[in-house]
Amino acid sequence: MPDQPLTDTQAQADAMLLLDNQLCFALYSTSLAMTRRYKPLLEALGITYPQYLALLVLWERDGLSVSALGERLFLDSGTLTPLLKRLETAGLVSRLRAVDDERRVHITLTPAGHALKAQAMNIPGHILSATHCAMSELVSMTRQVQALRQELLT
Amino acid sequence: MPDQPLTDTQAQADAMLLLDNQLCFALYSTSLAMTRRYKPLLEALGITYPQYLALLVLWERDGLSVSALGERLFLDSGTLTPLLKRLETAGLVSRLRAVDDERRVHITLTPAGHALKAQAMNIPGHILSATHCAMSELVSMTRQVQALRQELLT
DNA sequence: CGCAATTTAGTTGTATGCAATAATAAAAAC
DNA sequence: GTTTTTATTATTGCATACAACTAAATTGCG
Repeated sequence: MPDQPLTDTQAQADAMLLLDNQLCFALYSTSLAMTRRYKPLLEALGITYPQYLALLVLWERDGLSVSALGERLFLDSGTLTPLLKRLETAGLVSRLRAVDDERRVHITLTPAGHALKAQAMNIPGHILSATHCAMSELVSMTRQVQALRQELLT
Repeated sequence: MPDQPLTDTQAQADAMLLLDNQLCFALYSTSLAMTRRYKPLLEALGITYPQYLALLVLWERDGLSVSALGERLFLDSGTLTPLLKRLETAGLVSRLRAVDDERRVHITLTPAGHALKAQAMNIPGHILSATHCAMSELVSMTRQVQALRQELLT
């Protein structure tokens, strides 16, 4: 019992519990580090990082419902409703019930919300340079992480 | 003005703003998806994902101060103090002022906290199988994301 | 020694995430 | 056509993250 297979399995399981061997923590801590990098850039625009993500979606396609926005961001109404109300208070979006289906609320960019895109255009460049990575490496990492997300959501 | 260099730069900047081209969102959404995968496994142990991370550190090295724990997890006292109080309430750790330096609070595992490690041993295996990835790919992705974190924190 | 600067935790306030639930509208079933 | 089911958003409660600040202890320096 002391030496061979059980001990090996034990050692393997132990190694998998080491913080720096865990992909989940690499993702978690790097995502937070990324948000911290964005913070000063986004504060200049008066928005937070999750609010920025919502605007990215709306800059691609305006007038989405809350649930459609949630599908793109993988977030639910419990997160999005208060976030969108804050964007509305900031004057960047308007929230309007659909006339044909009153369950739906459509989120539409205000002129100020549209205009903010111009200010945001230089943000990706700032972040890109902070990574000190080649574009090709960033693209490849993005694809890999997206593929992992796909597996985790199924 | 309409056609060549300015338009190309514009198109590039626009492409960089697309949600699905952004590494930051890949990391953000995948980290959240990972946490959702852990949730049912950790609920069985009565802990949350950030609490699990703190325990991972303590299972490696017990008796760390709050700030030492924070350096490992890249979190500050504003996050850790209430989290550790909840772990204390759950009976998994004890928080004790150091006698030689009363500014420090050392976090020590209780017997129940030590015992929980045995229950946690099979968690990485569950997550591993959910990824449908080869171990080698996960190791390589972990290293890449850690390297990115390093750049973002400097 | 005396005291300013630093270190360390804790506290407060804001904004997420997310489960659970409610409320309302639309669709489906009968 | 009424009733049941489903879909959509909103609300509530709990646990992070994190900036800004406080409080207390320690260190360093003259």
